Amino acid sequence: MENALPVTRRQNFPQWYQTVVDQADLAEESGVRGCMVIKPWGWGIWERIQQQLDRMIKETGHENCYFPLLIPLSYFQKEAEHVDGFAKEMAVVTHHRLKAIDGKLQPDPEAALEEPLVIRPTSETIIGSAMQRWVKSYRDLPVMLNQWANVMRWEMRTRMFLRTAEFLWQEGHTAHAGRDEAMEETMRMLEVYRILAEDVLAMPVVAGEKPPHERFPGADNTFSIEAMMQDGKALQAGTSHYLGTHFAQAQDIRYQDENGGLVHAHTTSWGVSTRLIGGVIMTHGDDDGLQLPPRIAPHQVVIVPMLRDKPEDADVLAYCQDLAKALRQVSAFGEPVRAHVDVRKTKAVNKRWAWVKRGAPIVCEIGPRDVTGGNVSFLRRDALRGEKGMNMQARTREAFLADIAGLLTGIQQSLFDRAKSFLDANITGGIDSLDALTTYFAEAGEEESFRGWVRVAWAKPEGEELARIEQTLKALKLTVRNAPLVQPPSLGSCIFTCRPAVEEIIVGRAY
RNA sequence: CGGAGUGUAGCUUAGCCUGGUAAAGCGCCUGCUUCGGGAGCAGGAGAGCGGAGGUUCGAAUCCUCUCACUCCGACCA
Repeated sequence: MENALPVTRRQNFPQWYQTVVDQADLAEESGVRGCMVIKPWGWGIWERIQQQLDRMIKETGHENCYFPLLIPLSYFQKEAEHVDGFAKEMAVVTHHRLKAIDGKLQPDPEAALEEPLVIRPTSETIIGSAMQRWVKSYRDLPVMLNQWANVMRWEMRTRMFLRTAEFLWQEGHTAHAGRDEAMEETMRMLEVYRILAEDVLAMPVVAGEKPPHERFPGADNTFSIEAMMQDGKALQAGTSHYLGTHFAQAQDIRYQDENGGLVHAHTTSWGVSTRLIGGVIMTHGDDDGLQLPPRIAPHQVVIVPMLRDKPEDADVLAYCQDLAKALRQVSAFGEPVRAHVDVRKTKAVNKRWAWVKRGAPIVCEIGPRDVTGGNVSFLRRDALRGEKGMNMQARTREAFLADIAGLLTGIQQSLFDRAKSFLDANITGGIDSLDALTTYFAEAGEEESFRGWVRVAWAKPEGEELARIEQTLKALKLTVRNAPLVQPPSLGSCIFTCRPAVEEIIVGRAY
């Protein structure tokens, strides 16, 4: 049987990705460069992610708040590194009025803003300015904030979900009395992201520290979770930064400690974005479209009634509605099962394929025969095809209701296990020299160049030496992803400098 | 931001070189047949060719400018 998508992953991965976004009804182009319309199905996924992460953020002691979209340009002036990092991609608001001049609507030259406003690329500066006002005493600390917002970075090259000019995210910002406490917070949120990725998105990741040249502008340490896409490239799926006292110094966030001395606070920031959806697509998608882990599927069970313009249609519909209702009484992952009856008046087969492409974990097809027999016929999205065609299963209604929670947790687990084996199988060790590394990646050629990642030991060089290594890697289109938190018990020597290694790092191609 | 390419009905495309007033398949609507796994036949609706300007009696076709998208590169938490 033919695949549901016109392009396979093997044929052309980037095009396959675009097709999934389109065919799964996730999002579409908006006509504004780098900005996308997120359609209800795509938004539903984001809502599920948001909801579960929001709970975790609150459970770790943070409060939600909201800061403005527009930030005075002068705020960026204060932190040099930060400005350098973002200057090239900031959108700037310069006028506050339009005027028709020669019949053409344009910014009114007489309505130029005295100080231009920047559309936030991230909110460290404006939240820092508030912290400066709020933090006076050690008793005011820690400040633990989070906001759900959109941000804008004028990217040169955009890709749906993976790199859009405007994207949605959550950004956490905290201020602490000391380094240890701030670092602890940084690591705590990195772990929250790991759990979100692995348990909720079923997307295995490697958590670790970014090398110096990949740090967030203005950070002392940047940590990331890195996920492996099915083409072997790495996707930075979340970051957590220890900002030291850089921002506190730039913005004068100081407090009086127990001894009456004035000291700078230590700040952190951390975020994940709609990019996660891109990660889910490239982790779980197949040649029949998207596959959603049940925990983020807007509908976990979709019921497709087989309607034929016959009198028994009414019975079929009633049976389906009743099944949906019964499913909602069952709980899976600690919540009611999300069941949906697709009552649209199109042919059942077409509806089925639509839901397969959208990635609904379980699709039931109910016809008159199921109704009379009291049965449920269904497909598991993670095991669509069997020996002979579609792998349609059947259970009695009671058995289906009894099994549904197990089916959903089983699908969630099988998606994770599959992705985890893929990740483990494609991280290569045993590369102990630069030559070996070069050979490994150069051999691959262009098209079928599936190489995944490698783990190599290095001496964590800095400055000039690091820059040279970066260039060497760049020639192979490689980057250092991170130094995993989980390190091997012993290391050989650095493959770049031959000095004794201090840690092992992940190297690979990346999005 | 540099290189290459694309933009014609909801989708995929033909037409463009050699200007003459838009075509096909899929989808959609209607009817009949079919009906448990991407049905068949017949009829029908639907675009003025990304946008703006120009050349011309006449432009989807030629010229200029612009916008968007795709791929590669550069850049990028």
